[in-house]
Amino acid sequence: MVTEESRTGDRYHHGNLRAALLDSALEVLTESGVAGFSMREAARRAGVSQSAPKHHFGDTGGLLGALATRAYRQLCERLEAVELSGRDVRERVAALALEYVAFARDNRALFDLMWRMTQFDYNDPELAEQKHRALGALDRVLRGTDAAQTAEGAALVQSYAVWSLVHGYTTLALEGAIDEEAADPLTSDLLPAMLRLVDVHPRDRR
Amino acid sequence: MVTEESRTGDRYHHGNLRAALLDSALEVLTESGVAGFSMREAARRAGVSQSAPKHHFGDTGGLLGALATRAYRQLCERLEAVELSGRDVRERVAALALEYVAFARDNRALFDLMWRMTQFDYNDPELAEQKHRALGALDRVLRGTDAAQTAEGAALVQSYAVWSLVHGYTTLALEGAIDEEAADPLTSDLLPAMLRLVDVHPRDRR
DNA sequence: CGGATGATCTACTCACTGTCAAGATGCAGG
DNA sequence: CCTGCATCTTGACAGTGAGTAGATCATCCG
Repeated sequence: MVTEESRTGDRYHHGNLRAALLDSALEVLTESGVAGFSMREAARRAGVSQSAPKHHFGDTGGLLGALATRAYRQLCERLEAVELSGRDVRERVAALALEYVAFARDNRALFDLMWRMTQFDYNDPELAEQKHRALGALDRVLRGTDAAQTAEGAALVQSYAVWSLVHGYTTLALEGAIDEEAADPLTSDLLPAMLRLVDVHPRDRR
Repeated sequence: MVTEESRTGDRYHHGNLRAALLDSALEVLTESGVAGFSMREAARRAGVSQSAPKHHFGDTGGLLGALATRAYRQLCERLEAVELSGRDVRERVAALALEYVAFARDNRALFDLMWRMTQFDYNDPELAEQKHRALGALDRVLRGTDAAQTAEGAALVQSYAVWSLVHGYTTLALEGAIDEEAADPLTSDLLPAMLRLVDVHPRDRR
């Protein structure tokens, strides 16, 4: 899980503290969740003093913000990787949706954090950019096949609709609000079934 | 905002502490959000010692859980109040959706809390029941007009789809992820437009 | 080569939090 | 009256985020 092991002997200067802190922070976040997160604990696991993170991240919000930004980037990459799978628009949208849910399931605490950054007064322009980028893949898929046939505004509404549905399902499922197959939202056919109800490209309707 | 003013003189026994604590806790939660919530502060505002809440709520999770349960009840009542408005299914669903968003906007911190209770190890059966009840109104509306024509499973999928979409839109909008009319999601036509994309009752399609 | 500068990290402190144990208070029923 | 019990207070402890001052070290410049 650790991207680049710290490999610091016992030198005074860690050398790679920022990356090491991000790793240990992710570990703590995964174990204890957003509510139970502790910056001191993250520092402790990185083998460094309690106030070492300050220089790199400022405060807790800064550390979690950096973590969230990295997570957004990973999510975007995963979405863009499956963007071209499937034969038609519906299959591609479904693939994106399942990848979205899979990411959330594999990184629960991280996914929680990503949509809670306003609580930490952290507004990094890059985080906002990545958040926006997340919609990009979906947007491209929806416009892809029948770009000429779909009006600009309509495509945006479609994107937001699909995103809202998938995001809502994901959060509700992870919270345990949807009892069907709560164990693993991926194996359930619920999400594809819901997506079939959405008019993804009216012009191409069979 | 206070539902039943405490009206305690300076007696040793407050007399109505549970209700007073719920009120002051709601106040603190509204001001500081879930992350910045403090049980001590809530007790302070109720004019009572720091460990007085313990006897009534146990720990912080218990206090927030009681608050969330009350909030779920209020949400359900608001939803059930508009359940019968509108002429057809589409209008009723839209009314429910707007009421859902309105509740979230009017009670931001509370709405945040409602979907974060798993973080506090609080699993009250009544909370789960109210959470389930929230889907009831929507379910009734969807089955209402053409109950005979809609299969059991299909109706459930419709309910979850609408709920997921509305819930997703609400959380995304409150988080600032949807930039359209972010100021007030209610005045935007985005939500109704998205709902129009959902096949709410296929048999009745015009 | 050596000293100075700035980045990085530590040690210490402070106010605050949640939670617990022990005791004070007062209501209600015997 | 007085006794049991729910209620509330006091005091304490460990843990947290955050700030300040100082230690350590790499690097650059003379």
